[in-house]
Amino acid sequence: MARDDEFDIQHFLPYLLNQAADRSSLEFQRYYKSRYSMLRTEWRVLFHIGRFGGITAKQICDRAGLHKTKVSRAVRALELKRFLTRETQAADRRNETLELTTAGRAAFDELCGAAARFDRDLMAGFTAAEGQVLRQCLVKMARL
Amino acid sequence: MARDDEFDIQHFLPYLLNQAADRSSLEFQRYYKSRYSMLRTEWRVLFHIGRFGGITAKQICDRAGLHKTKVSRAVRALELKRFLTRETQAADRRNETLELTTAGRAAFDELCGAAARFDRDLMAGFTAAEGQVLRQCLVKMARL
DNA sequence: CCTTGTTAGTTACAAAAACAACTATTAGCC
DNA sequence: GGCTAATAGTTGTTTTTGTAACTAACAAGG
Repeated sequence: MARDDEFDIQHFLPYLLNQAADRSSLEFQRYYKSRYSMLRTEWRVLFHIGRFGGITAKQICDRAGLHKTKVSRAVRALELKRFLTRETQAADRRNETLELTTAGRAAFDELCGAAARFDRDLMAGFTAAEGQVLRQCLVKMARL
Repeated sequence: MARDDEFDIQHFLPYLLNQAADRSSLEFQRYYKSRYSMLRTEWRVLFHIGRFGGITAKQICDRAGLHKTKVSRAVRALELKRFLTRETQAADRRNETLELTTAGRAAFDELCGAAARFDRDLMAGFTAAEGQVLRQCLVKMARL
């Protein structure tokens, strides 16, 4: 095998991404956990419904890259918190449309505001140009 | 609360980082899992010992930002695979120095080579300049 | 020495995730 | 229509993680 003198395993992209993801998520996670006793998957599901409107669990799975069992349980948890309602579609009774309740929408809005603030704090460590490149690259990598 | 028209929750940095981390780790994870039946934490511990030499579990915790129970279990698993040995330090019998065996070193070397290839593939989607900024930003965020 | 506090590492139990098997409904095709 | 396959979603079981309590070893002050 060819030597690869430049590569340092400490700078392995997946490793860096995981470290950065863990670190950057920590505070926000504490926030929604303490404020709404939400799990990470619940926050993700909430945010997808809030962002994309009356969507089905399957669509959330596809968009967010989550397994259907995780989504199923998160939906139930959010339903118990009265943050969303489900309605079986008449045309295809296998699908159920998920909608946020007023309380769910309020939580979503509030958390989006908090997220925006966290985001600003994180980006504060970079120049505008760096930030733009960073986000572009991540969007490209994150695309399913 | 001030409106924040520009912010789209889909571009929330922690979200993008998590998605990118999951996606970029997937293939490599499958690789070491199928080849060495290693868990993610085991690979991380292996790589820290391989990279930094005779180190203690505590030092791995600090460097990698892992909890001591996770490291403890990973060390035991790697020991059972005969990938490392422990030796209690004479000077302070609470510490044990971890060293890779020949088999452990071989696995480490092989996995580093594979990681370098995965890294190259991931970076192929970006220009050299983008790649440099991306890695710099991540190193900064990943720093404990 | 002998308490009190601290550190490295392990173990036990509870929470969450991964994986596989299941139900209910629809679609396609003969 | 009636068979087979596919899809949306749920439930159950096993792994893995997170949290807290534990043991063993050391350090420092009296």
